[in-house]
Amino acid sequence: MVKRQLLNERSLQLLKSLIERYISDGQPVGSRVLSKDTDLNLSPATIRNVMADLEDLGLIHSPHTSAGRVPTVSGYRLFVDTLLTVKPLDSQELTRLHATLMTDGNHNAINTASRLLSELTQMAGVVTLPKRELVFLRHIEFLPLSNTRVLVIVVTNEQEVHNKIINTSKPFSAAELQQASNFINSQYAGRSLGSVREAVLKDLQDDRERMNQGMLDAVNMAQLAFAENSEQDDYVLSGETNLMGFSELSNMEKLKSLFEAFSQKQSVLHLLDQCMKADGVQIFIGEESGYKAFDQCSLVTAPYTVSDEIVGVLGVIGPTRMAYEKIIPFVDVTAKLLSAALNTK
Amino acid sequence: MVKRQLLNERSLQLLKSLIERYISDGQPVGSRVLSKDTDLNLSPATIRNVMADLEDLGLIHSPHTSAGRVPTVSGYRLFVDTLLTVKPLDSQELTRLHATLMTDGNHNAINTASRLLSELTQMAGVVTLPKRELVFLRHIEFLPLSNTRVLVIVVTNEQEVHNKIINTSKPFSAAELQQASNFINSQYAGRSLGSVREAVLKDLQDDRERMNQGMLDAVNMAQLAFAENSEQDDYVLSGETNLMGFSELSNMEKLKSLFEAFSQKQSVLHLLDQCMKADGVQIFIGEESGYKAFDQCSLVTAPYTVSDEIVGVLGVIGPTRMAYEKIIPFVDVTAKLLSAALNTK
DNA sequence: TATTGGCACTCTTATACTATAAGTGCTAAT
DNA sequence: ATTAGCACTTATAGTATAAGAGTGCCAATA
Repeated sequence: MVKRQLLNERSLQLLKSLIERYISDGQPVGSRVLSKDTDLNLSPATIRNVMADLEDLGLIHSPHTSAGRVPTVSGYRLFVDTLLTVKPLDSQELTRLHATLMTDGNHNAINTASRLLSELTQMAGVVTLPKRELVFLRHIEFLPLSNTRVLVIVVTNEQEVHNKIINTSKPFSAAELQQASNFINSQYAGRSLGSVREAVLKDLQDDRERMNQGMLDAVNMAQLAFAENSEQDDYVLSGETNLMGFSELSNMEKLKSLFEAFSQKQSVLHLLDQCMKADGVQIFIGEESGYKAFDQCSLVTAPYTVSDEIVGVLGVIGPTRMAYEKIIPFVDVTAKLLSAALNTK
Repeated sequence: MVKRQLLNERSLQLLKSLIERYISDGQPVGSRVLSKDTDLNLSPATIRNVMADLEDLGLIHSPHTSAGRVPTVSGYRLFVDTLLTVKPLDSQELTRLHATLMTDGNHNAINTASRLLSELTQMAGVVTLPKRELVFLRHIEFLPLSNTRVLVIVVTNEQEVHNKIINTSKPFSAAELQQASNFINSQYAGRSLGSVREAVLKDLQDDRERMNQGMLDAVNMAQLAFAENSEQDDYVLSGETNLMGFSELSNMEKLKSLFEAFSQKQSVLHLLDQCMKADGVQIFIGEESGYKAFDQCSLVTAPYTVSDEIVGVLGVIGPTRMAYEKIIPFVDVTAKLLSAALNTK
């Protein structure tokens, strides 16, 4: 005979209590505690029955016979998706966040956001640099260095400045370079770096005959300047050391591979990249990320925008056993504040 | 009756063997092993007597009664200063070092050096950025951003590019800014950033009446551009995660404070700063550094130069129990190669 | 039929005891 | 001055034991 309903209202409520309890205590939760914790007035024995069901469903799991239960990844997932009661942000924290992000000088906003994320959560904070494709060319300048070496300076709409040294095929005078800058600025300013790159390539192919030598030189240089790989994706990470305090990360092997992932950056970037597609808070719990190094970690992210376009994500990295009900709204708000800070500049 | 000579040739030789053995094995060294290890043909009992003397002198130390002996900081110090037989660098490694540093693009040399230091030693590598005071102004450019906001770009002799946004007291046209750049370049190029800062301040006080408005504007902007704190000292650290493999750093508390020191940077910078004064290899062993976080670590450094001036230091951070006889020449050579790489640019 | 008390069972954790091995310090002999 | 010998100390590993926590299941209950 099949049980009628493994997952009813009551079992969900118990799952919720169990996870909340586990998050706050860090100890496997037994039927006794749960019986006292909830106001369902159920005996431990009844609760044991329910817990057995929840275990069958793969939502919780027992480390060994005589221990209580611990949430599995699926358990956390269900909890986060449907059971969670988010706690609004402490208004004091909000004030501090707002004040710090707004008063903070210019492109430091990214660094500040990262620092705030880690300080206020006591976990690791991460913010990606704005996506290159979604950043607009504001101004370009060519400066002579030596014979055929030219320093290219690109100013974007976020008032970040990038520079790169290119080698030209022939020497240029300062005046010629000035002319070239003027031409590129008049021609391409206001478009995204990605589209400038495409436009330059297209113009080189199609409009060769219509351009004079000066324009041709300018476009050639622009092609070098905007070549792929000139700027790698990157992120700003803060408070990694906070992670060393958590017992679930006290295994040196695990910790080492986690920190290696942080310094190699690519897996973290890939993960964060996935979060740019969603337009709200996105969460990876434990193994969900697909990266072994993040087995024991959860990642809570939210995208931030410039001119209503998503240009990056920020988030918090901590142990799977984190206070989601506080972290989720916090990350959400921080993303909005960072967007605001970047837009008023 | 006083013993004639606690520290004679023989005891030094034994100390040397003991430390070498401890460095290679990581286990406390007992009298038996030492007796077999050396060709002195001494019985364990004799060696025990000598070891007791060495312990009295504070050069070695016994973790507990039934363990062998382990070098103390003073022991390591004596070893490094007078007993060490340095091993010349493997010629294959030298080739790789040389090739990688030389072919590597431009200001990446610093990053590459750091990476090489960590990869070839399997410990952490660190390289300070060239000291600002010893970096020469090559070219300055002012670009208009908005009304009173001006982007300043400074190119130095190492072809590093720094940029900063300043707020001017009144709006300037692009042409005026161009003029200002020209003036500053003609006036101050070729001098160190530090001396430019001083000169600008002095000129503002002394030569006010002799300057026209354009010059005054230019110098005013330069003053903002070169204001203190515009560029912090900094360093590039690589391979920190290598340190997580060492048993002497497996205490999470210790490890955490070490990594916190790495990200706060100031204590590391202070330490590295001290090494700039010496003009050869400099070593801090364990507590010698004066920073608790570095208790269990040694730091081997050497300064590097540009145009025969010391502008920075590089080094290796690892456990006190490291193969000094290999690390010391390696750091030395790397510093020389980095200097060479920076000078040929 | 859902809930519950009771109870045997499992597994972890802590403690104590034991034996073993490593290495010392000291003394007396060489 | 060196060494053999020996008593002594301490870490480490293994084993036994007891206590405690929590479970699963069965039979009683409402």
